Amino acid sequence: MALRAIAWHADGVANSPSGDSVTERLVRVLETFTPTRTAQTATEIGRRAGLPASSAHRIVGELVDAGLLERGEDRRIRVGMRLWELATRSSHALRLRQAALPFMEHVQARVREHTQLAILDQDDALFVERLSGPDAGANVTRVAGRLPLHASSSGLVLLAFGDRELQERVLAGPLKPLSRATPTDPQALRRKLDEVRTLGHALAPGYIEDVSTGLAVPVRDETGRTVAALSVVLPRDAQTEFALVELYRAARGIERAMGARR
Amino acid sequence: MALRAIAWHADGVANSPSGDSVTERLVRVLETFTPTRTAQTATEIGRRAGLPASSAHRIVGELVDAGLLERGEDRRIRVGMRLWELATRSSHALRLRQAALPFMEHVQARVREHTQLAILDQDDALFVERLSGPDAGANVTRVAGRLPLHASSSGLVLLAFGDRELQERVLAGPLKPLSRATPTDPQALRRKLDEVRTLGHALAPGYIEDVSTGLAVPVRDETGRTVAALSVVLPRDAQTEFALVELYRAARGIERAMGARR
DNA sequence: CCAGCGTTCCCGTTCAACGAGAACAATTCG
DNA sequence: CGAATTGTTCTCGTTGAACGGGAACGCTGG
Repeated sequence: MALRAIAWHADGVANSPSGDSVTERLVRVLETFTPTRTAQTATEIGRRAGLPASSAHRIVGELVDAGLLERGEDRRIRVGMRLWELATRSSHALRLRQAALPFMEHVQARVREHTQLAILDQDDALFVERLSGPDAGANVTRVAGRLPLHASSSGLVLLAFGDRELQERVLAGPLKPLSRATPTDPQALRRKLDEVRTLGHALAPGYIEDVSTGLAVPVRDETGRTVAALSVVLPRDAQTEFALVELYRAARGIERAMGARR
Repeated sequence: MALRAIAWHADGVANSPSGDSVTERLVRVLETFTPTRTAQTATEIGRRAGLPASSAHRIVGELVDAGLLERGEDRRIRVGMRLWELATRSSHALRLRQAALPFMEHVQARVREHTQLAILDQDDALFVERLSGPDAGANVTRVAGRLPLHASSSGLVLLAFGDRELQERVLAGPLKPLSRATPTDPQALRRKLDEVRTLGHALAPGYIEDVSTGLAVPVRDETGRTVAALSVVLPRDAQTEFALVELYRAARGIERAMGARR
């Protein structure tokens, strides 16, 4: 009760001391859902999003009416397919994904390890597709998951071939380690990016998990700009040569498919 | 100007005569994007969503801040990846898609025609994945596209094995034809659904396009409820036997994979 | 029977949202 | 090269929808 007074003069919605716009609230509500928590009661959502019970019910009700959320027979709330539909129907990146799928399948069939496609989004590597065979190793990556640019092979590719500002921003910011091998020193990362540019691909041995190595190549558009990174996750001591050939072949295929579709 | 007065006493947002809630407006803005129109100016969005220019700019600005929309270097607005991310991260149906992908690839590799996965959403068949080989025929289906339940093989499966209320609702509603062969008579549709239930799969010859036939089988969960339809699109006069065997095999595989993941 | 939880309804208060309008910037066109 | 068109940004007075506390209701389970 006393806590609320802290924000009493902040910007916000009418009569609301919480200091956020309607849109912000909306996103906060959607963010209470996670891969492991896909159904919640309205009150539960309110608690997690920091909303009063009655407000939570009103907002959730509106979202259900709009089809962005769904109310199951058990009255619990789930994320609506409408949301996915709106996003998928009209996104540039997802047409890329569609074009890339056949080539990714080919890589997956030959290399038989996790094959994934990442794009740059908000200074992260965002994974838009992942194929995994039954005999592939462990993998922290998830579809719709993110990894920091400095700590993944896909990220290194997106960073090394991205624009100057992005690089400076990431080099300036904190470089959190995900494992013992993750580069955290700006100088070391700068050298690594040089290496990626000269080699034309990125190798991230043990950057995420000690036992595995990321291997990524750039996918470019007609103008030569890097729009995505195609990668595989290999066991730490595996030979990279064969996978690399397949990756390059697939990347060229995707580029051709994207160009042709125009 | 005079027009506006018509709605002067309708419910709506503060000072707004347009009679809609904030959430409705958000959805209307998102719906101005289509597969062929992926980038628009803020004013353009406003025009299409029926919003005044200054309001459109404010709302779009908020959505951009929230990451649901993105402003390109050309200042034009695109759908943000954040939207897709939120939807994909936490949707039940998309875990289904992930489980189904390997099996769909297998069907696609053997049958070499369009292979697709649909779920029931808001009385439509919503296609959550589609694989197409280079040599496959034409296909109206798109990922994130919809087809009526009575007019597609996937829809017939979802309808025939769906609950009673759904069937009555669809049988009562108007049955729009998509081609000459689409069933539009409730009695005929009722017989067709009986046929689907006894056969265990759906055959939709020429329901959508004269030249092709849809073939779909149900995918069920542990409790026996049908959660999706797996289908292929064959040339009108093709043999269905081989494809059918592959579809059933894949459906069983998906069911096993879903059960195992639990 | 009661305790705990989720949900729904009511209602007085209030300020963020609203959109007209004007000024400005960027493009297109004649 | 100016004029017309189109998109964007800002200001500002008005106002009603959103807000959330509170109370009542309906489950469920001990």
